[in-house]
Amino acid sequence: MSSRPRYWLIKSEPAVFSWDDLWSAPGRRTHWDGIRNYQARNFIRDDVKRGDLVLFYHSNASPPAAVGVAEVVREAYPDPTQFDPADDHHDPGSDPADPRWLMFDVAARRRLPQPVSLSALKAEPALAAMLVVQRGQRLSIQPVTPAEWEAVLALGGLEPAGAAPSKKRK
DNA sequence: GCCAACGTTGGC
DNA sequence: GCCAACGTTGGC
Repeated sequence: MSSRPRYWLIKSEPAVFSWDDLWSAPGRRTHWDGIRNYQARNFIRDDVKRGDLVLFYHSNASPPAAVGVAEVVREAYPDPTQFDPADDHHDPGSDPADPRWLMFDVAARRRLPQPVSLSALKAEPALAAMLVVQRGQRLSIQPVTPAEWEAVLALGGLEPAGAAPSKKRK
């Protein structure tokens, strides 16, 4: 039993689907589909729950950066692209009666007033163990600890919900 | 564009 | 079950 909400980081290539794309989508909402990695699938299947909060991270970007906060608004359900032969993510080995790949829905909540670049994440001692800063870490959805969550939001200029406003300014 | 790191595939 | 080959990810 773990406390809620949990925190996550999801990666998206802005050339494919950016924070602005999410922000301008109906309901500021999207299906987070196309995941074809078992470890990521298992997180989605077992651990991602409605109300969990998500850092939206731009990978393959200049610079790569955490850019916004989103919320899980629908839990795991089958990703239809696996059954579409015309789709890049088609998986002919997946059984429609027991779909191999899942997706979930997220909705944008807050843009980070200041995007937190990967180099800024790496420069923050409190984030030394954060998965996204580890070399060779390719998981497209990663768990984030509450302490990491607060540190990233602080770097991004957002106060964590419920926290007293900070007076520190630079 | 380069290439290191990683996950998957498939021959054996 | 091993492991080399291959495709992908993603920082730089």
